[in-house]
Formats: sequence, C-alpha cells, structure tokens
Amino acid sequence: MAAMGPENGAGSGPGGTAAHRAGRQGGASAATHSNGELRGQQTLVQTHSCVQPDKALGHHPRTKAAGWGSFAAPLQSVGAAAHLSNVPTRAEAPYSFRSAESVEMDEIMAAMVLTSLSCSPVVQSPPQTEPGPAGSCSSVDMESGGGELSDSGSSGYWSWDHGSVSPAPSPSVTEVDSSPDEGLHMELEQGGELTAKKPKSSLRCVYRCLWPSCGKVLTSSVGIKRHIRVMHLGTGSDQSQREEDFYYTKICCETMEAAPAPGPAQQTPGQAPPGLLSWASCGSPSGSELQVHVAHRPRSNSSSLPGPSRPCPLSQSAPSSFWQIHTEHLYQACSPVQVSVAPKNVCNQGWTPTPSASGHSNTPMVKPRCRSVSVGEQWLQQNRLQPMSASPSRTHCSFRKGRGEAKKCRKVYGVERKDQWCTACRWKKACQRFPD
DNA sequence: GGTGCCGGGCT
DNA sequence: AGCCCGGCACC
Repeated sequence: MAAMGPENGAGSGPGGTAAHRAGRQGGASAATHSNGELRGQQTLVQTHSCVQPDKALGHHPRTKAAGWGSFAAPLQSVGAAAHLSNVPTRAEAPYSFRSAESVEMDEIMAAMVLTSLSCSPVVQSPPQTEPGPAGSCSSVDMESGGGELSDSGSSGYWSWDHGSVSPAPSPSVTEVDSSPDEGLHMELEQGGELTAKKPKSSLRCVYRCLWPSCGKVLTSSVGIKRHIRVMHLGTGSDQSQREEDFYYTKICCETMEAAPAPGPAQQTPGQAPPGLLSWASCGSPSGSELQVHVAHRPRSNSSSLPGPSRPCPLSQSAPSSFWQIHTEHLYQACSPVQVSVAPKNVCNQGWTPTPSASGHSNTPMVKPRCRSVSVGEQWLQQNRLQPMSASPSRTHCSFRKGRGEAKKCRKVYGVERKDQWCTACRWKKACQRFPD
C-alpha cells in the first residue's frame, strides 16, 4: 500500500474511472458483513474489473520495462486510491460498527481484492485485442508486474521444477496447489476462468487466500477457511468467522485434457497458444487455466532480460532447443549449459536461434578448455543459422550432414592453429564448437 | 584434394 | 575417458 501512495495522483488513467467504480464497489463490500451480499458485491467488482483492463490496454502504449511498471502501478494504485477515496462513504454507512482496526483491515483487503481482480483480465485481453506477439508478451509482463506489488516476488510464485522440462507439456494442475505463494497469479487464473473457456475440461476448484502477502492456495474450502481463521483472523470472534468467505476466493481450474501436440492448429497465433508454447518450453503444465500461468511464466524467466526480448509465440521448437543444448556437448560430456531461457532475438527469429545464442555463445565458457574467442567466431556463433533445430535423435542418427557453409574449427583457425580447435575437431570427431 | 566426421583402436 | 587415425562421404 505504501508503494501505491505516490501513484495515487497518477492513477487517473483511462481505466481509472472503471477502477474507481470498482473501488467503490470494493469499499462497500468491505464494509458489508453479509456473506451473501459480499459475494454479490464481489461479482460486481469483477464485472467492473473485466472492463477496465481492456480500456487500459487500449490506451496504454506498450513500452519496455518502464511501460510495465507504469501500467501496472496505476492498476494497483487506482484501486487503492479509489478505495481510499471512498473510505468516508463507507464510513458513513449505517452499519459500519467495526473497530477502526477492523475497518482499516477491510480497506486493505478491499484494495487487495480490487487490485487483483482488476488485473486479472489483462491476461486474456491482450491476445484477443492485440494479436501481435509483442502485445501478448508485453501484456503478460505488465500485469504480472502488477501482481508483484502485492505479493512476494515474481519468480517464486510457482514452484514447479523448471529442471524437469519435458518437450511435451504434461498436464499437472495440481502444481498450482504446491506453490506456497501464488499471490496474484491466482487471480490471473481467475481471469482466465472468466474469458478463456477451453473446449473440454474437467473442473477443479482451489481456494486461494486473499490475505495480503499470503496467497495460500488450498483445495478445500474448509481448509482455506481454517487457514484464514487461524493464520489471519485470529481465534475466535464470530465476526472473523463470517469474514472467512471474504478472505479467500474460489478458483475453478479447468483441467484440459493434454493435447499430445499443442500445436498452433487449434488456435490462432498470438493468442493463448503462444503462451502455452513458450510455457511448454519451460516445462509447463498444460491446462486451460494454466495457460494463463503460461503467459506469465516466461516473464519470470525473462524478467532479468533487458528490454523487450521475451518469449514469443513462435516458440514451437523451444523444447528442441533445450534438447540441443543438452545434447550439444554429449560427445565430450561437457557439463550441460544451464539454460536460463535467454530469448535474445527470439521475437525476431523464432526459437531456433536461441539455443545457438545461449548454448554456443556459452560453449567456450563451459568447455573445460579455455580459449579466446575470436570476433569472427563470435559472429559465427551468433549468426549461425540452424535450419533444423537439433533434436535428441540427432545424436542417435549417424547420417552425415551436408557441409554447406558450416564453419568448423579447421576453417576458422586453420591447420596451423590446430591447438585452438575444439577437441572433437582435433580428434576428427564432429565439431562441437560449431555444430551444424 | 580438402574437409567433416564415423568407426574403431590404443593408452 | 582421452587420444589418435583409417576410411568414407561430401564439397
């Protein structure tokens, strides 16, 4: 909340009005003590928040990191500002008999809910409104950036193992439950639930704690109530028991049956599949709800990346990129490159260059034998085309590749500098420094 | 002929 | 595993 302060003034964006109205709703709901009425108010909040991000999306220019921040912050702040501005209104409510402390907490919670809910539809709207890859990517970062504000970090939301990457996405919705602090990402799921209806799915519901900086997700309503009661509301008062419903949200995850090949055939490029695909590159679970996460996952990976470079919808060969990186040095059994998904130039060239950029450029560093890398070699490494992304079968196949324009150590360094060749070349093996 | 590299042998 | 080389395919 403190971070929202400076933004309050600037929160009068295009979406500010809607958010403000949502804030009013949220404020009212916060003061309301009837659960049923609460739900009704929350529904209204959701309705408003569904509209608002679209507006905002349409008007906010997508820029780089500054863009995300500047967008996400207003989203957050708008709700908070709107809510705070409505405190007097709510205070005037005839049934505001709570203690000041309780009211304050309600305000916080209302702001939290509004903020999170207003952010959620952003996930889906970008692919729909802006089919461009940059749009889809940017929106992801943008909204997830907003999520960071009220939650603990960006990368720790999801606890699946990136190391267990498999080219084929495996359906595992249960991983949602395992994450200790999803935070707003669950709202993202919720947003996905609102708009992204997938064809066939089995419904599965989880319950997320809306308490600030908690975000605990449980699979049973009883459990989440107990969690809220014990962890947040404290023992006892019937009031707190009644408010349990307000401090958690039910999230129905539609577990879509795993498609063997999540290809672009089912959906148009630039929509959910991009996220799914790029997500698949990260070993993501596949699921209608999780596709929303997918849209975020790359952010966490690419958050450290400078600029607009981020996974793009074209990342269909991403899995194979991993494969290549891990099989690239099989001959000498070098330590596999820690793939930190560095989608440099990904948006421009698709996925295949990525492995070359990350894998090969890192190769000299990973190799046990240290040597200086010439400029020409660096250029080769960076610009080498990989018409066919290497697949695991590549190491098995013994067919001879055409030489083409491949530059090998012999060509690069010449026979006179044989000591600079890669080991494989010196051994008359397949060159590992400049693999095709 | 030069090159890339598979297959195999040697240490 | 590291090293070396014969031999083959490709250019």
